[in-house]
Amino acid sequence: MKQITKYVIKNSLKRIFLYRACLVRLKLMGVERVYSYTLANETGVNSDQVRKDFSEFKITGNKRGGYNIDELLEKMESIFHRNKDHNLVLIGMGNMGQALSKYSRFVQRNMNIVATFDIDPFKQKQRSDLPVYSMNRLKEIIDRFRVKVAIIAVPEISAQEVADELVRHGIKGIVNFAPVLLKMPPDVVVNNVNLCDELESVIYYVHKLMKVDGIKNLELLYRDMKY
Amino acid sequence: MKQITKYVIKNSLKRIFLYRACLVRLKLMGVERVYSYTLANETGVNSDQVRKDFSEFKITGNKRGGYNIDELLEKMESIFHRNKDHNLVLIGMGNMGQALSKYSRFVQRNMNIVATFDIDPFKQKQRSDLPVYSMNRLKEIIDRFRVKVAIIAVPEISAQEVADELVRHGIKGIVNFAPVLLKMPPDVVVNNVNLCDELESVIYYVHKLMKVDGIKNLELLYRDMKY
DNA sequence: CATATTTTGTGATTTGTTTCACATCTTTTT
DNA sequence: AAAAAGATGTGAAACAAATCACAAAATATG
Repeated sequence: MKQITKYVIKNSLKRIFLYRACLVRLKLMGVERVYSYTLANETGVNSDQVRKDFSEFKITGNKRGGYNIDELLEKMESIFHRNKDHNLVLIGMGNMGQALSKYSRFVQRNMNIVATFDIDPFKQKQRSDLPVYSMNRLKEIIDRFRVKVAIIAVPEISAQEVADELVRHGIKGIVNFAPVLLKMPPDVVVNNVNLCDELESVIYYVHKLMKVDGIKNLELLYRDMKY
Repeated sequence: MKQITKYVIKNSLKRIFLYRACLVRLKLMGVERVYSYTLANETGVNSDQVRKDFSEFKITGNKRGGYNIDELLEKMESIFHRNKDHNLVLIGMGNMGQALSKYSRFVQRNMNIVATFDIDPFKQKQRSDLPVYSMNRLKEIIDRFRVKVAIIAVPEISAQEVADELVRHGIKGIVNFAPVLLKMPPDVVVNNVNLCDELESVIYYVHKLMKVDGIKNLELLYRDMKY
């Protein structure tokens, strides 16, 4: 049974990403131990929330002693399964696909695009650090590298078809850059990334901010923006 | 006064984007009138929520008659200021920057990147449909095209510096692809797009789904994912 | 070693969001 | 023209998330 797979990253999870980014930076600066209020200051959330979030993800510290950065980071890595390697496939080698295929941060975070795919044979010949295969080799690669997660960067017209094929071959998670809501079985996770929407929402809030008069309304707006 | 500018798109706003995408599709299919449950089915939210969201954004329909697609779309366009053109600048012509500069959907939605910038003179000479300027022409372009919103696609090391300069020249909204939390004055809107986080969160939920046994836990998980 | 201080972790409270339920208006049917 | 049916719009209720507040633990101090 297929259904619309619209999935939103929980805010608490987003904040965990935030905390981690700060921890990495602090560690580089030589800091060894942090307190909930350290992270609060660095990330703009309040310290109660930091602790509540940690509690949700079963992260504990030392009463009075705060948190040891290394332990925290290790805990977070295990939460996100970063201790393991993750093989990915990328479908669609247009603009966005090519940029993603060269995006070095994925590798730094143990996420490896093992192969890319495109229907256009010309793109398959193009110079690229990664192999560009035609779609008929999809199953072979997914099986060989035990791929569970795919990135879709194809035109919207073919996104659903591609997604269906991926799922048939065992893919369980999709980051979808095509502006379509995919209809998927309920055991497949889909995260839609829509760049236009990201931009438009900024434009929306900028207009709202410019129209605001008086400090009280400004505070209301910040609340609205979940500042 | 600068502060961490961490900003989250409200879920109701995200759903409005969703509704709009559906409406556009339905219109192409020749549909003229929709009901709250039509949109509900198409987007996977429930019909009460559709109506509540519309109410939040002051969108009204006809009792019994549902909503006229053209009117709805027009209303939404005015909410997002799509009736006007929006000039953007893009800073950083690395992988991601180059992909974004060619991203045709921005133009389709009345968002025009009028110029791109990079510190590397080589990239400035590279073949591109858009001019690639060095940073010292930033002010001139921002003024000439009345640019209010910028896209940052520079390495994380220089993101804060670039953002500061943008704000000095009057930029009020930023879509930031660099994995850094920018410290900005409170009247500047920042939307951080972090591709690694998007991928990792999918990996996180995929692992969670695979570990789930029994239908009850599955439902709990869906709730957790705000399915 | 007792007391003071600091910070965590978590129930209790408040605030925000989603769902429910129904009055209201509009159209269709008889 | 009255009754029935269908959809909206919105208070009320239920649920979820964020903040408050404080007991408990760990460390520091005298």
